Amino acid sequence: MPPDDAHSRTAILDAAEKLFSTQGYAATTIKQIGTEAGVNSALLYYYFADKLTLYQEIIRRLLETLTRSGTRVFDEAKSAEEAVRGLVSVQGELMTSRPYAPRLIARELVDHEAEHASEHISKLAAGVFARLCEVIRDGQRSGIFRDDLDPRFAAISTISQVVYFHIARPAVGIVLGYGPAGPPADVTRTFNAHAADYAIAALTAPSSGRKRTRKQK
Amino acid sequence: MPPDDAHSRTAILDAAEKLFSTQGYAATTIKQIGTEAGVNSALLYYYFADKLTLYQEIIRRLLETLTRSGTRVFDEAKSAEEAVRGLVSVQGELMTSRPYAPRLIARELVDHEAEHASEHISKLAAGVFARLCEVIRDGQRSGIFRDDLDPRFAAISTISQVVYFHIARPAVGIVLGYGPAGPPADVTRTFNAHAADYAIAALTAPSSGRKRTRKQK
DNA sequence: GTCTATAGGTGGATAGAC
DNA sequence: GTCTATCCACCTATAGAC
Repeated sequence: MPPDDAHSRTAILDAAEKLFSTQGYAATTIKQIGTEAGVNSALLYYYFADKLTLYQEIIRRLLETLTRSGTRVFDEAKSAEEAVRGLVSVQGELMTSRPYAPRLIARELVDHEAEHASEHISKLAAGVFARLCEVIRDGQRSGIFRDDLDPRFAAISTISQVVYFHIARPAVGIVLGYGPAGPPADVTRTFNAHAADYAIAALTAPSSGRKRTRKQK
Repeated sequence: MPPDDAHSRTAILDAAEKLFSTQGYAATTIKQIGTEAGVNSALLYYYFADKLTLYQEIIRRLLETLTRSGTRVFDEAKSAEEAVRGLVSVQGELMTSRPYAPRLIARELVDHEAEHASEHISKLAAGVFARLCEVIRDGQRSGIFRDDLDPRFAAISTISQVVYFHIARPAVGIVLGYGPAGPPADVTRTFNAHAADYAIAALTAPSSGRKRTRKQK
């Protein structure tokens, strides 16, 4: 993949990423992509085998970024709390900086069994997920996290907040009073911070008793 | 809407609900719906004006159920904790009992600006959301809930768990080791219970200090 | 109410000139 | 590398028989 050799190629990729994420795969036409990219739609078939291949290339590109920054957080974190906060924060940054990413991911999550089932997204995400589970388990063993929550479920709950906020962005915008365009950037950032607080509040062991051994299942 | 006058009508509605939620609106064809419903595809145009109208009718039907059971929870709840637990639990039951509902909702959330933007979903959901915010605020005032969380954000975080679990069902299935078909029913039920615990753990005021007045923003 | 047949339109993909 | 022109399959929607 040369840096900028084929300018049209990236133009097509960017245009397609935008259209696929806002309209969905089936609803997006080859001609729309061509127009949005400023090239003839037939050119698409010079760079990509077909519509589906183009789509999968976009998913692949996105996933690489996602997992890279995800694993980095865990490598650098010094404590369980730091890891949890770091992951939530990175999630938030990524969703905010790449506005089309959340929807594309959302569609993949929903569409999994359907046509272009890219198992990659789940498989790779599983890596980050497994590490989050470990971190939570460690926190429970060392006593800083409450141990009456299933670590895997707690991981899902923790991750869900930021992802949901961005997937449901239009709806969230409406319930918060900003309209269907979604909340402004500063509110989004504030929520990202909140999500980390909420997660830590849920995970942290109650400071009173300190001794609870009931383990789920 | 007579009880069971037009048998074919409901057959079409059910078939369409299934197909739209699994494949999406654009990817689903009129002929598929006809076949799935066991009637000729042209019959669809006898009962519904066009494809979009049929789709919107399905959304409407689903939303009615959703908001009805949502508001009932708040009417019956005797305490803040009971209301939060009740809502999470009702969310879970509904998602479990109507297996196609979560995806349909997910698609609507993501698609909002796109073609069939049904503002209904957000508007009606806003009613339930507003009441959840009130409940959390009440809990904060009475001291049983920690008051350093923004009630609106806390409401979003609380709701997000169950919705995300069901939207991302295939991915969740994979990371939990059950494959892309999703986790079995008992695991789903266990998660629903967990989600309530997680939310209460996050919301409940730390039993130690009991006196914190820092308010977000 | 339910079907057959088909009109009318659009979308993905290819051939081939430049 | 990029474009024009076009083929073919398929999809929505309608007309009209039963």
